[in-house]
Amino acid sequence: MAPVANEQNPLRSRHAPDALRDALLFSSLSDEELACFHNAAQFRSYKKGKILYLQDEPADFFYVIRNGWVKLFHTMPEGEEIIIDMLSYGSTVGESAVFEHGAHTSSAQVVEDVQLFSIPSALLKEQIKINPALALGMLSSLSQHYRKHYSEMALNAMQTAPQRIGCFLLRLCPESEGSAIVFLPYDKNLIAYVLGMRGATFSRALNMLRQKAGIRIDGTRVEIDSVEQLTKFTYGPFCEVPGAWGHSCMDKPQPVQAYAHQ
Amino acid sequence: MAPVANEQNPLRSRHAPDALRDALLFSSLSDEELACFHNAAQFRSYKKGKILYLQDEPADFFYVIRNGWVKLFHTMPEGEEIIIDMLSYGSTVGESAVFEHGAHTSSAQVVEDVQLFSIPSALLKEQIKINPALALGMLSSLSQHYRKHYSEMALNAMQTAPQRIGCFLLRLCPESEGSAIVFLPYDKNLIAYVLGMRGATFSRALNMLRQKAGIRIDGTRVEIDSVEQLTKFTYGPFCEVPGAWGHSCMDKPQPVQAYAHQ
DNA sequence: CGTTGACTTGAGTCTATTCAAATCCTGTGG
DNA sequence: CCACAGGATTTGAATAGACTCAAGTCAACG
Repeated sequence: MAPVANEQNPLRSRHAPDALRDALLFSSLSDEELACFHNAAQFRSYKKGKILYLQDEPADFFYVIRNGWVKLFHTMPEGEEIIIDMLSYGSTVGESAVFEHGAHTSSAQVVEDVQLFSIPSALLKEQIKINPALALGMLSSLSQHYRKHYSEMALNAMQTAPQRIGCFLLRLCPESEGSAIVFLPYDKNLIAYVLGMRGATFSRALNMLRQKAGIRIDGTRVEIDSVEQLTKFTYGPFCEVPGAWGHSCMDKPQPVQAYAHQ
Repeated sequence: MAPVANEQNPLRSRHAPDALRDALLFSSLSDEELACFHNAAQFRSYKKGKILYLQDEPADFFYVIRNGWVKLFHTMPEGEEIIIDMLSYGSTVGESAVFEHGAHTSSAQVVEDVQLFSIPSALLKEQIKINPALALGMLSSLSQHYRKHYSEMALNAMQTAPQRIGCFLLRLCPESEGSAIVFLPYDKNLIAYVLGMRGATFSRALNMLRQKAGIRIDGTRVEIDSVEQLTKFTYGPFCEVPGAWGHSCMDKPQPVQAYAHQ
C-alpha cells in the first residue's frame, strides 16, 4: 500500500549528529550512547502522500524527522480521518509502538516532503532495557510532548476559530515581538482540520484576522504586522494579567521548525 | 493553601497490594520490586474540595488512587479552569513531575472523597534509574494512558453534546450489551465541563438522550434500557461497519471504576 | 486553453452558548 | 420533624459561531 520510497541513502555519519541529537527523545544521551542509533539509522526521503505505516501494522522501525511534516491519524470505518498529531523536525514517529505490543497505534502519512532517519524498533527496545538514561529521557520527552499537546487541545477547545488560528501562527513566529513573516507549513485545508474546523471556516477566520489582528496573507506567506497585536487578539481575555505565562496553563508559544514552503 | 488533611493512617501492609498492584504504573513490577513502594507509602483520606497540590509547586509526593476522584487542571490568569484529566482507582497522580524538573505541571483537586497512597517522588525517581522494568512499565503506562486520552479527545471534537455524553455513559457500563444501571461519578456540572460543554447544555442533552437513546435519569442514577441502542446513538455513523472496533480509532469503551455515589 | 485541485464566498441551518429565572435538593438550626 | 439558606439543576429566549452545500475564483499543468 502506498509504495514509492523515493530515495534511500546509507547514513553518512555526518548526518546523524544534528538531526538525531536534536530529537527530544535522545536529548539526554551522551554521544557514545547515541552512537549505536547512528549506526543503525538509515537516511530516507519520502514525498508528500507517502504512508509511513498504517495502524495495527507491526512496528519494525521508528523514525526521526529531519525535515518536512508527518501526520499521525486514525481512520474511521467509513474512511473519515481523525488527526492525532502533526510532527516535524526533531520529532520521533512511531517509537511508542515499542510499548504497545509492537504494533502501531495510529497511521502516519507524509504531508510535506520529508527527510528522516529510520531506526529499528528492536534496537530502541533493547537499549531502553539496558540504559536507564535513555528510559528516563524517553519518559521525559513523552511526558513533555503530551503535556504540551494536552494544554494546547484543552485551550483550543475554549477558543473561537480565529483565535485557534492565531495560536497556530504564533507558534510559527520565531520572535515574540515586532513584525514577522511566516509561511504556512502545509495545506490550508489540513491546517483547518488540525485546528478542528472546516476549510471554509478557516478561510473566513483568516479574513477576520486580516481585519482585526493586522495580518496579510498571500498564498502560504503570512505577514504579521505586530506579534503583540496578534497575541492580544488571540489570547485576549487570557493574558491581561502581567506575567501570566509563568502561571498559566499555557506554555509560552514555542516556535516550531517552520521551513518555508513557498 | 487549601489545608485540612482529614485522616492519615500509617500504611498497613495489607492495604498496599491491592491498590498499588492495580496501578497501571506498577503493573509490570514483581512483588519484590513493589515492596519498596509499599514501605514508603502512606495511606490517606481526603474530602471533596481538598487541593492535593498546585501547579508549579515542588513535587515531593505522588499518589496512587484507591477510591474517589481527582481532577487535574490548569488555572487561567482570571481564574477560569481548564480541566486536563479526571482520575480514579488505579491511576497515579503527580508522578510525571519527576520528569518535569520536579515541579507539578498542573494542579490537582479532590472532587469526590478519596483514599489514596502517598509516595515520595524521590523514591520513584531513584527506582526508575536502577530498575529498567519500572521505567519500561512507566513508559508503557504513560503511553497507553495518553493515547487513550487523545483518541477520546479527538473523537469528542467530532461529536455533538448528546453523543459525548453517550460515550461517557458507555464508559461507565460494565457490560457492552443488555440493560444497565450506572451512577454519575461526580457533579453534573463537572461532567459537563469535562465533556466540553456547559451545565445547561448537559441538561438539555440528557433530555435528548432520554427520548432518543432510551435512558432514564434520576439524580445521579442512570438507567440504560439497551446498551446497544445507546451505542448506536452515540457512535451512530461511526460503527455501522461490522468489526469496526478492531480497526477504528476507538478503543472499545473501557468501563472505568465507577463506584456508586448515591 | 481546458482541466484539476486548492481556496474563497454566499445563503441558510443548526448547535451550543449566554443570561436569567424557576425549581429542586440537601444539610442545618430550631 | 420542619423551615430555610445556598448550591445544584433545569428551563426559556435570544444570539453567536460554525457547519453544510453549492457556486465561484484562481493558478498551476499538460
